[in-house]
Amino acid sequence: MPEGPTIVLMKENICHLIGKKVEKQLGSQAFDEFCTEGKILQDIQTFGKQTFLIFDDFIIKIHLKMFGSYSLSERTDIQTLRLALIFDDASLYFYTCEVSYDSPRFLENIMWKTDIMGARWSDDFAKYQIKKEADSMICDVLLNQKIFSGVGNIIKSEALFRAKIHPERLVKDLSEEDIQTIISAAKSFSEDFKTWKKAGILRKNLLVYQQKTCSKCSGTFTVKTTGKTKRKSFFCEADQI
DNA sequence: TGCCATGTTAAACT
DNA sequence: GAGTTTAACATGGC
Repeated sequence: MPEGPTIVLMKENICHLIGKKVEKQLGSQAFDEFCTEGKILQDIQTFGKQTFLIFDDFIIKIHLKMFGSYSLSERTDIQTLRLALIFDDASLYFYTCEVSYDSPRFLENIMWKTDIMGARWSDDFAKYQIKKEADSMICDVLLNQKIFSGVGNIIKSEALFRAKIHPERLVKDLSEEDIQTIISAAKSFSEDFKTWKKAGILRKNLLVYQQKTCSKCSGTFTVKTTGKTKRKSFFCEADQI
């Protein structure tokens, strides 16, 4: 159930497996083309909502999409195991996810500076890319993984509420300052998302997503399917202009 | 119980 | 061919 921060937390929870040798590879997506058996898991990297399990000769790409999950011990209640890597003294299971593989060269072509959770995130590059979407609604731009890799529907609504910007505002009608405010809000909320999710208190810190009333004006939030992405936006008509 | 959703892409349209 | 819309996937929480 993954937006970028959740994926980073997953990485932190499984990174102790780096350096270990895979003994057995299982699951419906465990193809022979990328047999990991006998190989060392060299590294784990994330980009937006994607996770890369890196081996010497290839990488395995995992995308949890809407319903994916993972665990470090086998969940027999789930019949949807896609990939399992069994180590000597540990195991890693991925369920209901998209699994593919690629050359390690794939990593060289990634725009790392668009990863909202990444160390190389660039406000300036985001600004540059947002401005190219002059006729788009800002709600769509926030969900554009080429611009805000890792931002999902929760971060979208929460960032816009904090920035006091209406989700249906067109990019061309936003000021330079508005754009910077949105970028900063998306970035800082994503960090908070991770902290709160880790502490198990994300839900109670949401100000607008799936909430009923506005804490600022006591008004009722609007829930509306917005933009070309047709995803729900939660927002306050009074406070978000 | 039924509905909805933290996502994305391929296929089917115009 | 480009651009847009729909279907599909599949689980868990409310």
